[in-house]
Amino acid sequence: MATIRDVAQLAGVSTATVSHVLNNTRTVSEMTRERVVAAMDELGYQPNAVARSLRVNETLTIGLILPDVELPFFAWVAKCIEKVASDLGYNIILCNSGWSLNRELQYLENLQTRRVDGLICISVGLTNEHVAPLLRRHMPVVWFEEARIEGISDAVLIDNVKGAYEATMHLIMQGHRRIGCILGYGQATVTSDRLSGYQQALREAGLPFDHTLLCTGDYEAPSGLRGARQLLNLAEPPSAIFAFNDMMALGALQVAHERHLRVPDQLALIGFDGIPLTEFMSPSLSTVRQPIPEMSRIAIDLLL
Amino acid sequence: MATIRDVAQLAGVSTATVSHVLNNTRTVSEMTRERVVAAMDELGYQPNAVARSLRVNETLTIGLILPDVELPFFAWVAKCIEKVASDLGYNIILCNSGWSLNRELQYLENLQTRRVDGLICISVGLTNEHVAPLLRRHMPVVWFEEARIEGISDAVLIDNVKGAYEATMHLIMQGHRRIGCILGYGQATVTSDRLSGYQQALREAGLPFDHTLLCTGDYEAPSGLRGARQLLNLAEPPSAIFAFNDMMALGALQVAHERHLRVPDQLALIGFDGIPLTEFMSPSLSTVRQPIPEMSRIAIDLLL
DNA sequence: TCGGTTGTCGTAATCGTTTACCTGGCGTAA
DNA sequence: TTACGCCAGGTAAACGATTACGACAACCGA
Repeated sequence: MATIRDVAQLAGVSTATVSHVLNNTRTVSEMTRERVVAAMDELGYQPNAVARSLRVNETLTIGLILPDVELPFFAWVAKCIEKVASDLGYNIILCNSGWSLNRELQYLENLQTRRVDGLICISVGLTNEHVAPLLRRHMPVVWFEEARIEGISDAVLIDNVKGAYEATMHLIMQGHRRIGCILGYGQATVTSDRLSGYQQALREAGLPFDHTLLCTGDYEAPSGLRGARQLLNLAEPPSAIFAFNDMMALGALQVAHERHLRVPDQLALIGFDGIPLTEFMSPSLSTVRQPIPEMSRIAIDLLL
Repeated sequence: MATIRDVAQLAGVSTATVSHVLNNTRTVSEMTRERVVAAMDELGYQPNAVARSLRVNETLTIGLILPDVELPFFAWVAKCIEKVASDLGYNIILCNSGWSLNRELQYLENLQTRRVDGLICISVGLTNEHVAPLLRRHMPVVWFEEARIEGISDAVLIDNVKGAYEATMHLIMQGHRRIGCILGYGQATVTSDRLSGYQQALREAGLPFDHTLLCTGDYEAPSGLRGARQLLNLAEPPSAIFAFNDMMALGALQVAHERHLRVPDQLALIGFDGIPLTEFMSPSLSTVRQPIPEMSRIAIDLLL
């Protein structure tokens, strides 16, 4: 494989000159530039990014840790982040933690030795304590969408309380008085924030908070299905269901079909996230849209 | 940031020794090993994978080019490939081409300069001609799931003809005589292969091939929705629909709900791919399952 | 003639590892 | 005593780029 030295030799110049035509980093006379370029494609020269990274201490690589790319929400995030990163010349290393803190920690190690230029985390278990060593080594970390801890590292978040408040209010405005709720993981702040928003809306509307209207899911579709069944089997079932993400809302939608309930007349449904999948569903699902493309841009901006 | 030299100095040994305890690559007396390890974590030493890669000419990185991670099928593929790669100590660079040949070519360049150890491609436009230079540089490429060209590079494929044949036959066995078909991109071999399988099944069952029963989609859900509407609006509508992937089948399922058709009694549906999403749908969608986890393992095995 | 400026380009150190080759020391058998 | 093998570990040359310095020529004005 041709190196910069080969090119220099063939063009009859020094490696410095080759490097400079490569990077446009000092003036090179038109004549020698042409000779260098000619030598480059005669040899089929491809610069070695590894050597470059070693020298300049920059890998143009960003690590992305997330729980599960297979879930449409995370896939959406991955796509958006990859897009803005690659437009800026950065590559993404995909790290699928499978909701496991252990794997998250492994990736953390791994990405450090790889000297990635930054790290975006949608994490289930990582804390500031875990990433403090990275920050000390000037490896920036930004939390995405879920942040257990703030302070020493950056985070790009939406206001989950407000979003959930608005979703609930939307249902209340349509006359619903008993609104079921399908939650997500208990320990996640997104879950507790959204629950707060839900409660706040009820309070403001003077509606009672009935904990039998809550059931716990895991942000995947089957749990929404189970949850909706459970809620609709209540002696006094809700007339509307607020699922804490779209996939669980889709699960609930299946239950509506099962029971031949027209949506939203006989059962109102609202989700959260605004994944593209919801747009074309029939009847199309109401949802609280997270501005993932914008959040991705901000996350990368924060890193760099 | 501590280097191997710092560790060596603190432990009072040479860098060679440190390197060897790091990699278990020659015998080191227990005493000095302990001193080295102690020095390492006193300094918080993290080996520099960039330097290592430069030296040993191996990056432990694999490029993955695919059209769109947001589509559940590709997300599934990405997850599976990442899993088997990371279990073997490799990282995945995610390259989302957005169905664009131009971006595919950019990534090809980029991954070459990054000296990835291999490349897995689900490509829309790349040909053997494009990857020949990589192969000459000993950078293996394997085509995944879709291969326009075979010969000089490896590919891991399923038998799309057979799969489509079986899907169609399945519907025929249930007594369907008019079977609609929602195709995918015309230029893709997966599309033409699946069409062949469909036709073959019809032929074998002595059923006429009616091209008004075909409509073209793009492997995304809305196109399945449009296609199903079109088919059901025919003077003589089909009693069953074979969608060339699951997402389009989901779109068709929405149409069934729209028109209050019970599935599969009043309208039979079958998809292709077997993405996990289909499993919990209600009524659950029939599909031809692609063994993506196994294919991922094979792809990586072929690379290494 | 001389000093200064501008335009081009080369020399060689450096980034942090790995590893081929070499060096002592020690035990052992002839 | 000598020769030999083994064990533990050190020396220093790569790997392929970037870049701080410096060199040289040409030109200009005083």
